[in-house]
Amino acid sequence: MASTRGPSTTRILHQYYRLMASHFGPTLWWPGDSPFEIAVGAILTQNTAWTNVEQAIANLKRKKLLSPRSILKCRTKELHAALKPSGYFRVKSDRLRSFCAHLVENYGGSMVRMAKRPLPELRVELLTVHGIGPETADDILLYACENPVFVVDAYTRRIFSRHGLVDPTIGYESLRAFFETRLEADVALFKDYHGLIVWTGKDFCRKNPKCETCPLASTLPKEGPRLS
DNA sequence: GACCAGGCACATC
DNA sequence: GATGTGCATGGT
Repeated sequence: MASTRGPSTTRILHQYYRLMASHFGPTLWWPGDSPFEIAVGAILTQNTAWTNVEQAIANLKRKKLLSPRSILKCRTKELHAALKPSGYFRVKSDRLRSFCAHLVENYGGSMVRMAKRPLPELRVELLTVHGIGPETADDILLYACENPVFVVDAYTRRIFSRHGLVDPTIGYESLRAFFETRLEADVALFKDYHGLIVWTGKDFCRKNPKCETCPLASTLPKEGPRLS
C-alpha cells in the first residue's frame, strides 16, 4: 500500500495529535535531568521497558557514574552491575561506552558542544557510533540536542499502520519521512507527538488492545486499511 | 511460566 | 538486500 499524500493526511496527523493531547495533556517528554541523561536513557531503553531503565539510571546516579568520563573510567564489573536492571547489560555497557568515548574524543564530553553541529551531519555521525541505530540517534537528536527530527518507534508503526495510514512493513526512514514531510518542523511538537504515541501505545496497544477506550478509537478503520 | 518490551549488530543466504 | 538470531531483565 502506498502512503497517503497531501494536505488531507497532514490534517489527519494534526487530528491524531489533538485527540491524544486532549486525552493525556502535555507529556513533557523525554524524562531526564540533563541532555546526557537523556542520551543514556535512549541507549538503555533499546528493546526494554522504561521502568527497567529507570532503575539502571538511578543506579548510575547513586554510584556517581552519570557522566561520560566516569562511565569510561569505571570498572566493567561495576558498570554491568549498575545496568543490570535494564537488561542486555553486557551489550548496553559496550554501547554506552562507545557513545561516551565519541562524546569525549570529539566534543570534550559536552552534549552542548555536540548539539551545535548541523543536524544532517550530526545524524550521520551518530549513526557511525557502535550501538546507535536510527531510533536511538533520533531520540538523542530531538530530546537531547533539540533538533526537529521525528522519532519513529515500534508504537508509531503499530498505531499508524493499524489505522491504515502506512504499510505495516514500512521502513524506519520512510516512516520518519511520512511525518516530517507532513508536519511543520517544530521541536516542541515533535517531542510531544512522540511522547503521546508512546503513552498511547503503552496504555492502549498493550493494556487494551481492542482499542475501545483508546483516544484514537474514533478514527480507527472498521475493516482494515481504508485510506489510499 | 510464557510472553513481551520505545533496538542493534552481526551472520547468513 | 532481506531475514534470522543473540542479547537479559522485570512486569503482566
